[in-house]
Amino acid sequence: MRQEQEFDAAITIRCMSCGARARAVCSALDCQELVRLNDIAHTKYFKPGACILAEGESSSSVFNIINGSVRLSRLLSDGRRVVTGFLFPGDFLGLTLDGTNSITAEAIGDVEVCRMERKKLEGLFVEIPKLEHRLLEMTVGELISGRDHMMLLARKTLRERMATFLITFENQLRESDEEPAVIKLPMARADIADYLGVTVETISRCLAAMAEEGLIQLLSPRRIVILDHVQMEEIAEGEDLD
Amino acid sequence: MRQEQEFDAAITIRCMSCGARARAVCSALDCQELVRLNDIAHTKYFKPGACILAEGESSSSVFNIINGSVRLSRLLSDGRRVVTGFLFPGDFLGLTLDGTNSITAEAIGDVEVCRMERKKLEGLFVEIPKLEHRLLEMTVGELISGRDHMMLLARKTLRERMATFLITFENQLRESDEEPAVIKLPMARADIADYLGVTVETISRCLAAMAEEGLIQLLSPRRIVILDHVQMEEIAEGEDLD
DNA sequence: CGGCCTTTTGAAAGGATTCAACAATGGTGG
DNA sequence: CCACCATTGTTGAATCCTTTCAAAAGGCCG
Repeated sequence: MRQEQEFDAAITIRCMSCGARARAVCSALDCQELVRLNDIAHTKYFKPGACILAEGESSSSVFNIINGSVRLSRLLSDGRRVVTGFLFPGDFLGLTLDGTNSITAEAIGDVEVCRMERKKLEGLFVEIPKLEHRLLEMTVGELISGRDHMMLLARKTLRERMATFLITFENQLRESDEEPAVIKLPMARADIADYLGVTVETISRCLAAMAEEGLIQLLSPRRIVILDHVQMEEIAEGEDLD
Repeated sequence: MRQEQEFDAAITIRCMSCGARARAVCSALDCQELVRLNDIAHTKYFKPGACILAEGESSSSVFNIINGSVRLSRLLSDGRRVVTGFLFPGDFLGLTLDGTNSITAEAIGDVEVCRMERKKLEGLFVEIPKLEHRLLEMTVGELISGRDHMMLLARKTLRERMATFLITFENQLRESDEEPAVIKLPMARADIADYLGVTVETISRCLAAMAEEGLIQLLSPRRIVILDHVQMEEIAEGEDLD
């Protein structure tokens, strides 16, 4: 009895110190529920470039991202790729309609996840309805941001896409809390290109032009500083007065 | 008591004769649960072009589409529009994160819906967990088809987009069950253009070219027949050998 | 330090857009 | 019931922007 209490406490503490919890599916849970979720979860690590889920294959696992960035992508038969989004700590991964992954998820850099059996998680829904509530909420959120991205792909100009990307990920990819905020991109130009629906060369040229104009500063290919936030936001929203 | 039974039976029959039920959120429910759902639902009609939900406004209603087609769209400040999708009988509409509509939903042609108070529906989740299960399932489905559409917008060529559109909606928009299947488009060229991320002129030119090649037949601007399904599917998937 | 991969830059080509005009459609009222 | 009008759809020509292909520069790891 005494032993079990200590054990529970230990598990709880593990979640308590989890930096992703505030944003994650578990944010809605109290201590006791957290312990139940812990029973079915364990930590797992992925190396840079590792495949977490492969499009078309079946998987019985679902994941909470604890640390690192994940790239979601889909391929056309001839190799054309779209990056539909990126996942960061707190994001959930792995819901399917029929057990078959609808998308490929790969680690960018080192990734730490909290892995669970999908069946076991679904089993907990009966006991902890909050869990399914929260998951529906998160899925609706993904759906909405997906629509934002459709607007970007269907109607925004190159500059608008780039500005939207930089602003959207600025806080997420910030190196430290100090100003000026350096955006540390974990992903390659090719990932940004496939995310914004253009080519790498176009990305490169656009960033060069923005740097030329003094809108941004390119410390290195993957370290960018936004110099003029106001104008950058105007560009992102298509309100640029040029 | 006797009266109440008859009343319940009448309500159940209303659902029983609903053509949308098989695909809708209510597909998972048994007779008794259907009656409970009926308690909070009522039929409503929208005229062509009528706004069902407006982006940015708040709404306490959610809807099941019973008949007709609905256009989901989003605007940029300067009027650029993206149509993120179309809803057909059985589809659900109205989930939000904070009560504010993330998207505009408008009737294309006459639309019949089954309207509910969001709060009341959420209230039923406790009593009928299947309902929330099904709603999560439908939302995941929307998320996945949204990613398909991102691939289309980001990477597919004009012809591929058009072919994908025609094939995807062929069964949905078919005039009768007979062959050859005539696709009766409820939406205007502008809607298709904003859905495929191109201009109306481009849509018009692409359809004309496809008709020229014998891929399709244009009976009238809104009535199309696919003549070569095999090639059309190849084009849609980017496997065209040309 | 060398080699490989990523990123950048350049020049030419291609495809969708833009702007303009015309044709067709379908709903309305005389 | 038909003619008219406003809306919707089509066609043409020039322009613009991104892509494509090619090559050089830069960065990173062994």
